[in-house]
Amino acid sequence: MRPPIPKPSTIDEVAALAGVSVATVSRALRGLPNVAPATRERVSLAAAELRYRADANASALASGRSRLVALAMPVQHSWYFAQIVAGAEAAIRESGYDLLVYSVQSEAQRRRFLTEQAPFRNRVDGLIVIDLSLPVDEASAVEATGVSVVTVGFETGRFDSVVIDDRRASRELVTHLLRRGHRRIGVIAGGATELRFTVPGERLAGYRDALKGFGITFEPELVQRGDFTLDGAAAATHRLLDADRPPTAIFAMSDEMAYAGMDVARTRGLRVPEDLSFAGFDGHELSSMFGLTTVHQPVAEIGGAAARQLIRRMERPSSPPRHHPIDTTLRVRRSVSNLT
Amino acid sequence: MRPPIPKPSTIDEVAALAGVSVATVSRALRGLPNVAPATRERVSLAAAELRYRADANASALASGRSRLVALAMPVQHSWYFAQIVAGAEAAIRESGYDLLVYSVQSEAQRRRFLTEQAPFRNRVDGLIVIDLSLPVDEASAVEATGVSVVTVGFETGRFDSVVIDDRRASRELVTHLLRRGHRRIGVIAGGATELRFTVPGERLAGYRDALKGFGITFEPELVQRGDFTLDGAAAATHRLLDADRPPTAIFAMSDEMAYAGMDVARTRGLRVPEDLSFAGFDGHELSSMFGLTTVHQPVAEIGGAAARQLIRRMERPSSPPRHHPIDTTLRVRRSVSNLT
DNA sequence: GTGAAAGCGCTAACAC
DNA sequence: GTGTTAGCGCTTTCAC
Repeated sequence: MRPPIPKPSTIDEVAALAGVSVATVSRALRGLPNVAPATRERVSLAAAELRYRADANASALASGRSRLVALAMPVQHSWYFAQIVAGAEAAIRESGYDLLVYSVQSEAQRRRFLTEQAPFRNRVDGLIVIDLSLPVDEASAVEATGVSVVTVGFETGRFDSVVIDDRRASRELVTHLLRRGHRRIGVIAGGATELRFTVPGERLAGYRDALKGFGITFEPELVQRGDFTLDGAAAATHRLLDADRPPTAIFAMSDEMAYAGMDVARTRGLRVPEDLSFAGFDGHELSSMFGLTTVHQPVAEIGGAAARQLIRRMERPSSPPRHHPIDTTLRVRRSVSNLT
Repeated sequence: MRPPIPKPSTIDEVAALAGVSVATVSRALRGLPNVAPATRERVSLAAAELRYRADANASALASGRSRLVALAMPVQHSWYFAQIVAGAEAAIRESGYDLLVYSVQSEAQRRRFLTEQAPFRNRVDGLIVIDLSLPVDEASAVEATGVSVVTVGFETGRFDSVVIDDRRASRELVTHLLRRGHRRIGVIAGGATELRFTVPGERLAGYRDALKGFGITFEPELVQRGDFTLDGAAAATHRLLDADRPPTAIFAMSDEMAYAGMDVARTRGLRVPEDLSFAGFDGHELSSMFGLTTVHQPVAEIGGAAARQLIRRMERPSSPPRHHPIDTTLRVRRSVSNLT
């Protein structure tokens, strides 16, 4: 039925054609030293003629290195993760590695993924973990697999990391709202089942820092979970607005949640920002259209930085962990009114 | 510095501990027949005790199957691709495969990826190709690698495919605009460098079909390329509106491009839909917020269907190609005015 | 600078 | 139902 599939040529065939040993072929093709230029040339020619490419599995088995890297993140089809993946992929590819993606849905699944199961073990050379939180025992389990690790969005102390300062960025954003005269500021936060563990906590801490700076008491009922979903955020907004003393401004922990909140405001006949102000977090590409004031983070760059750090780490595994902070910027737009 | 990395245990150790041969361990653990229940149990216990997991590379080398699947798509951080990946990943994972992602930036890169380089060759068992177009010679090259292939968004005739009917959906959408009295309908299309090869063509064909149905002459200047980017779409919208006889409605080939167009309209002081109507294509999750009339396609499901088809294909490689059509639905919202 | 040969850890005949 | 063994295709000492 199908045309015959030509069996890919092997290193032996290349060796035979070039008139050298397989060892020399291996060296020559990988650019190792101790190969005479003329020999190298001859080998390259032979390889090209046979359309030879080293079998990834065989070379992984023999060398112990697979040239494969994995990316683990919460199952989240959000813009944020898509950007990170895109940024990481480009950098990974550039270094000749291939990229495996894993998404994790729940605490239990994360645990299995990182400990018992560890599907990446014996399969990849490196792992980028995004926003998953990593309890000490799980971190140890991962460390024991011997794969190089870079975390994004949180730090463990033992692995390299790429992070923004969520707390500070969030404090600055909320301070901006306070300066504009807002005193009751609602929050659309993460959620109980949230895997993005440290991020919501940090952003909430920043919110409280800002309140404290203005001598305002923290009111728990002003914080509602939105679970980083549109529906969750919409529901949270309703709860916020149905309260006895609704907020005049709402800080959503992601831009997409802010969009959902703004949409709810509109359906309830509230004008943004005249009747209700909104601020987000991420710097989503659509936020300028929504006129949304937000904290902009260079997401693709974060992914790229993580990938590059991972590659460095795989090359020299034992050096102290490096933490790579990434700057964010406050983007002021029209979604926040000035009450002063 | 780092704690010692315990060398992962091998099949020999499990065999020794269970008091059987490695062959039996291999069979027992993979659930093959011809293993006595008691033996199987003993092996499982031994494996658990040693925290044994078969080395992926070794088993791939020995069996010729890597349990790895790759996904190739245009470099596009758009919502559409993120959804497809998410949908595919879930289905892939469920079947015990791991997922590799490749993104391709240009025609030249696609060619290299699919032919000379073929980094997936000797590495994966299956490949999902999304919206890349596949000239005959490239298709042959891919076929020659022996990996199973499923295409999404276009058909080749020789591989399995999962597609929506872009042409029909587009025709229906444009017909909807025509029924509402619009006669000059602008199009924000793909672009010259576009890798999403067949899709824009099909959607344009649908547009022309619809015009023909109403006896309207096609005017090339009403079609402007937006390249599936926000900036490209914004520029296209300006061109459309700067024309001598600007359209009363604009059909964007993706929802995100429609958003950009609507934003331009707003900045130019045009109200949507009173002064200018918009329609999109995709069914982006934010489109309800924009009140955008669009063609909704179940994107995650498309990814899932592709993954499941690929798995079937890998299990029985030679059977005629299957084409899996996916239905779309017209979602009418407030972005289109009624001129009748 | 190059080659011979011993694995890497597993699967798949084949024999019993 | 289970064991023996020959590879899978490469990398990597170690000689020369």
